[in-house]
Amino acid sequence: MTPPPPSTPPTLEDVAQAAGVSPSTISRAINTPDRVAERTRQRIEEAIERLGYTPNFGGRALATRRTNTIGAVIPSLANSVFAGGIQAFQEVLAREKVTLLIGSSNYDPDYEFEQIQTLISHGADGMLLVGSQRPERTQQFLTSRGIPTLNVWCFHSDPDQLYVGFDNFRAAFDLARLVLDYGHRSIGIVTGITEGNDRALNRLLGMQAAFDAPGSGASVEIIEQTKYSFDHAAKAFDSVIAQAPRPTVILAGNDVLAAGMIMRAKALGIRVPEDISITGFDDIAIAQFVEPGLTTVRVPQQQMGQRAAEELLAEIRQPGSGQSVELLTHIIQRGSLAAPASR
Amino acid sequence: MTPPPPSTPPTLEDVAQAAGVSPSTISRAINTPDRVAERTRQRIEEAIERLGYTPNFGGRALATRRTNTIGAVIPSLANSVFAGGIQAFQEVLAREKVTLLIGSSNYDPDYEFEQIQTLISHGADGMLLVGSQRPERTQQFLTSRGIPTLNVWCFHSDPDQLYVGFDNFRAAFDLARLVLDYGHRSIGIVTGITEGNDRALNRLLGMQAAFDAPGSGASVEIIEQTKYSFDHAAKAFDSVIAQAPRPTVILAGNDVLAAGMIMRAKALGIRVPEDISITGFDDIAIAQFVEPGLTTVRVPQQQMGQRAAEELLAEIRQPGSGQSVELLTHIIQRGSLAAPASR
DNA sequence: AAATAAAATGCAAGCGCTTGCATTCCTGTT
DNA sequence: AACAGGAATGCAAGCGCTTGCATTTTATTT
Repeated sequence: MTPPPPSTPPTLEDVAQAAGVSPSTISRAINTPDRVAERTRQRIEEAIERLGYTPNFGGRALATRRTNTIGAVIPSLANSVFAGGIQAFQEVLAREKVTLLIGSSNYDPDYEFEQIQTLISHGADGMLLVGSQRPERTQQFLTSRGIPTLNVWCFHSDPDQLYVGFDNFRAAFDLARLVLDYGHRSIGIVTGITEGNDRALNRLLGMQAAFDAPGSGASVEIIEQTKYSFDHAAKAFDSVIAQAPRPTVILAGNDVLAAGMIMRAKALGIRVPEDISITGFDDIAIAQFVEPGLTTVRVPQQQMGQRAAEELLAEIRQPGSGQSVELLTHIIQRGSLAAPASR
Repeated sequence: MTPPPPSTPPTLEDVAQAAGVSPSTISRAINTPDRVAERTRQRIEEAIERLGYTPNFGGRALATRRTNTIGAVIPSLANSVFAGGIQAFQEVLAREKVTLLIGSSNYDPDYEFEQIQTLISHGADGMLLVGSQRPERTQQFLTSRGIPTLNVWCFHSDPDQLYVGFDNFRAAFDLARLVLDYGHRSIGIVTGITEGNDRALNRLLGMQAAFDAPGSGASVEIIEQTKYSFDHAAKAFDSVIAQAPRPTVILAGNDVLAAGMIMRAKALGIRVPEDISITGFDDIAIAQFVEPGLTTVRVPQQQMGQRAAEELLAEIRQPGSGQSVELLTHIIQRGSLAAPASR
């Protein structure tokens, strides 16, 4: 049996006692070491070490009114869509001794709001959010609180907001153009739920813009809207191929959907891309492992996370100094998109 | 230009003013609503709403000496190995109004210690950690602080520690036995870095135990140790196949390594499983998408995250009440493991 | 060695919240 | 109508930390 640990963690007071100085000196030794005599500092450090002292966050937050903490609310941790970006984000923050609080919203705006509130009450000095579209009251809350906020995964030129991301509309538009170039005219689209999800919506709009452009000659036969999961993707795939005429290509809202559809196609004995082409979006790891490799849009996740951290930090330390930055996506061709079978 | 927001967020005091009662009443209305008269409560709620008040975490933490916050330090967010589990973990916590603080250690024990300190100074009431093996001082710190801690991804019967996980050794042992059953005798192993990583180590030991068992007739030709990344996996693969005699099977420490090797094999024109078999571990999403599908060990991520949350919460609310739980893994056969070519 | 400036340290208030105890306000009872 | 008892509310202290200002110590100069 281990001995019962001291029930209460050491405080500044305790360290002060141990080092034979006043609490203020300890505080200074920690925060502004050069305002403390070398010898005393040594003694203090030794005491801190010995007692295993860690400053109490609550007390510090209360006194300084800042927390060195940033909150992030992302739609989901489960698939790796956001993982890479958030990892990069966190790495930069850690380097700056800033703590990251992560919440996940499960793609639900209400839940997102709740998470934002929690993180802010935890003292987040800034917020990282995914996407730009959110309910009025969320926006309200954020601005009324004056919390520096940065939006990733999208880009708009809006002087009142900070974005580090890319143009979903255009990326999707370009991809759709490529699909047209391959000769497809009979199109299926399987998108994520667009309500409350501007990325999904803009991707869809971008695709539609390309296909509806005069002279494209394309017709979008069916648009399925579904959750981002392999199972939902399979169901959506079934609906699409049941459609008459059957599309020769399916553009998916992201790679999870695309990969799920490829698996379903295989299970049904439908060949990709010979019988039907499929494209993705995001270029997550799975995209290169699935067979055939997914033709998709590569999103600069790492870079996005990194830049986001830098800009958000800048904005926090010096309001107005954070910059929006637009990143570029590009299409990765791997084989899941080919010319339609001539009939 | 947006108008400059009120520089300081509303406090209890402000709400009290607005509702015409004392701060204590507000506090009670929030924490113990039934100790406040119905009418007053209404008024208070209205005021809270109107002012957009959110309790200051620091103040609350200071006063109550608890934070309703749990910290988790996981090796990496980048690949999806831990993502699913942590997502499940977070979902349970959120339901209980507990906030999750996530840190990532990048598989580095020192860095892990740092993260743990940060999270604890942020007031974490409990800690979730991955694996069981950590430096003395880390363990020291944890116990000296009396922070309830739960370890996932592994299981040991140790009354002094809480585990929610599975037996890496045995799972790997069983997998190795299966490999033997398929007729392989010339073995290659590509493991993650085992130093400071008990999961990786125990998997390796489990495999070795199976192969070294008297009468197995197997010989482990080469053991490569490398980081968990696709690129490193490719390099390791090259080393293994350069080995003479060339193993007929490679057991990988996890799916990332296995998938990376399959891709490399493809690039080199080496067929899996005809020319060489490959097995994985973890059953992450990629395992089912890679071609051939990965024969691997399924880890009950969701369940692990969920149970971990429940037990850790229990332990926090009522020390001693948290239970260790051992979960079962099982082998998923998909095709990357087959009998060796007869020569 | 005394005077002065500068560096180091201590004092005390206050950050926003909770909570034990004291006080006030309602009921309902006799 | 007076009063007891409980419900509702207010008071005030204190959680651990920082920081402006006052005080003491040390170093520098004459």
